Amino acid sequence: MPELPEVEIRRRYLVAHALHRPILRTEIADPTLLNGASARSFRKALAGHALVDTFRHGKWLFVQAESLRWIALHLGMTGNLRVIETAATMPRYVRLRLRFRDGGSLVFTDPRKFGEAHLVENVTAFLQARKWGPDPTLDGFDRDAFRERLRGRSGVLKGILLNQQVIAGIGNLYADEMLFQCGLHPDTRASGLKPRTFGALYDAMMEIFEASIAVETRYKELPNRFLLRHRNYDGLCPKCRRPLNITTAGSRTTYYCPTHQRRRG
DNA sequence: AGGTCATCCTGGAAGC
DNA sequence: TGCTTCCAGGATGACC
Repeated sequence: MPELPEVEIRRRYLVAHALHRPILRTEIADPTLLNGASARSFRKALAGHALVDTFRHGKWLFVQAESLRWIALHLGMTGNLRVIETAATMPRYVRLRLRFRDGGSLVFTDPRKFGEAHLVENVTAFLQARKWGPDPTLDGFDRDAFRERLRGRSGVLKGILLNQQVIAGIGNLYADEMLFQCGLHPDTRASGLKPRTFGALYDAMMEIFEASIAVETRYKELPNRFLLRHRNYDGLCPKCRRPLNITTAGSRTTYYCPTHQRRRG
């Protein structure tokens, strides 16, 4: 599902296909996408303006119009963005459509409607209001910063990694990957972990983000050693070829190898 | 404060 | 075949 790498790939897609095309009008097929915001203000901020800039923080994607207003997009579980050139290729489940003057359109599709769109003046204030934690791929975030964010927390690792207020961008699948690469059981408590272990988690996080972005999140193209390639119902551990365990941790479906991810502490 | 659960939603898979 | 049930997942908020 869309986590940091997936959102980053879509951001790059927008840069390549959606910028500098003046918007003719905005069609909001499903107003609930706006979470109570006025459709009128939305249209007004976009009409006649092209999109000119993008920004991503965790799973939030921001697109700036010439009016200087930003659209904040969250893909939820099933949200996606596509630029289409002719109506003949219009996908299903379109919730929002920006019609360009040149005949093309940027469409936001979302079968399950967990996605969100907001009109934002100040991106930083928007993120602060939601208390979102730092994006680990942005400047200045290193091992020490990572350790600092996790230090002093008493919960289980999986739950902490999924908490967007701690670190923004890690979702269920990538949290499982990080724990697998570090040989940590999902129920491991964060308190009492050695600094070295935090460092290993940071390295695993950066490695999987980088690898996943490199293959444009087509997990099948990842090296075999990544759990993401094997994270399915009858998946086998890429290290020992024994069946993976499926359990619940942090109230989410969790895959792990009972051999390499031992419970500690 | 942390953990669990319900909630939003609906396509698709599984079960009967 | 066709119906019903369940599940998935991101984020938030209620509750213990």
